[in-house]
Amino acid sequence: MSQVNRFLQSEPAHQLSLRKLAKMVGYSPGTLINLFGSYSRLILAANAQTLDQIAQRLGDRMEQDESAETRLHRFAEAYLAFAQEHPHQWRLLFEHHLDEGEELPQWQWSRIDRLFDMIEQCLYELNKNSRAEDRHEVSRTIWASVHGICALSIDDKLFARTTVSAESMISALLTHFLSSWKQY
Amino acid sequence: MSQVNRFLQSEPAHQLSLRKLAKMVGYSPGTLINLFGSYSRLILAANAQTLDQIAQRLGDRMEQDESAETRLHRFAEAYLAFAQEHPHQWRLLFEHHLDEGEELPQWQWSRIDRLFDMIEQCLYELNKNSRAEDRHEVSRTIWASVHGICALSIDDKLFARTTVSAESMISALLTHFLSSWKQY
DNA sequence: ACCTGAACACCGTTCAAGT
DNA sequence: ACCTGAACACCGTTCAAGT
Repeated sequence: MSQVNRFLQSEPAHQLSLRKLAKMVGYSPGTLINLFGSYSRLILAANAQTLDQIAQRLGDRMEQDESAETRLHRFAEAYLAFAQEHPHQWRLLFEHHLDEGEELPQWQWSRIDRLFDMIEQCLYELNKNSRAEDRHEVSRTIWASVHGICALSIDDKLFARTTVSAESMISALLTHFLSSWKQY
Repeated sequence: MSQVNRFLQSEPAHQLSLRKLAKMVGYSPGTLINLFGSYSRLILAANAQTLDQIAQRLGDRMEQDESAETRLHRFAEAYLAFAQEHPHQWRLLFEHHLDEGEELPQWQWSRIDRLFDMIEQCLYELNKNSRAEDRHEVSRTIWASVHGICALSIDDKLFARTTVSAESMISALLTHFLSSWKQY
């Protein structure tokens, strides 16, 4: 449902509702539930689109023939830029928890895997002696860290006395972490 | 409202409602709004308690006469442990966004400042040549990174093929980052 | 001053009934 | 097969009325 993300360009996620969406699309609320199964799965479909948008932006930054380390920096910068440009849309991607029994669709998994593969490839170039399992874990560590900085930054929950820029925090994080990690 | 956090020990935040709370406390819904101003500010009061709980746990880990670096590790471990033990309560602390005009109460700010001061003190011991503004930014960078790992870990959104432990991710993050940062 | 309870304008979901 | 619309069981908030 692209209407979801269109809505989130101007309004926060907690203003979103099935009934507003139904009105926007010209359907009755019940029909949307028939089509998607539940409101939660409708949101999941919107989040799949968001993931595609992010993946495309990150993919764009990976083509240049730059060093592995600056490619990781570009990666994180692109991730932050998306979060800053579409905060409501980006937040929904992580605030939405699937109900108890539900599983992430497999095609969604493979899409995410492809993103981590790009990070792990950079890590390999940085340290060819590293073990694959290490790169697997380190890619998650780096991404979760960058994610945390993005999340708290756009929510303005860094509690800084002076305004600190998320860009420089991410840059410092990557520089220091990698400078130690790449030599074992 | 301590009843909020009691509720969150067993039930997720999206099951929480003003009306359920009112029933639990034996008040009418309207009365709770009269007392707190709005449902949002009632949540804010509960989050203040959560912050106190976290602050106390972190404070406990800071008394021992260990090295600055291991104190930072203990700090992060305690933060993670709280998130794992009280996931719903911990999530509410960050998923709750105050409405447009509202500001964080000043006493809440000062409490958070005290926590960051402890981190900045460790950073000072690690690198006495560092500038205070650097330590200010680095403390936020470290905390946001650790936070990101905790958040994605308890939401099971690390997308790891094998189960990776948040403990080891945080440990690796701190070790590598600090080993580079402490020598400028 | 403190609290209630009905009313208001919303929710997501279900389901008999229409085409 | 696809969709509606009323009904259901909820929301947070307001406010006249009670003590």
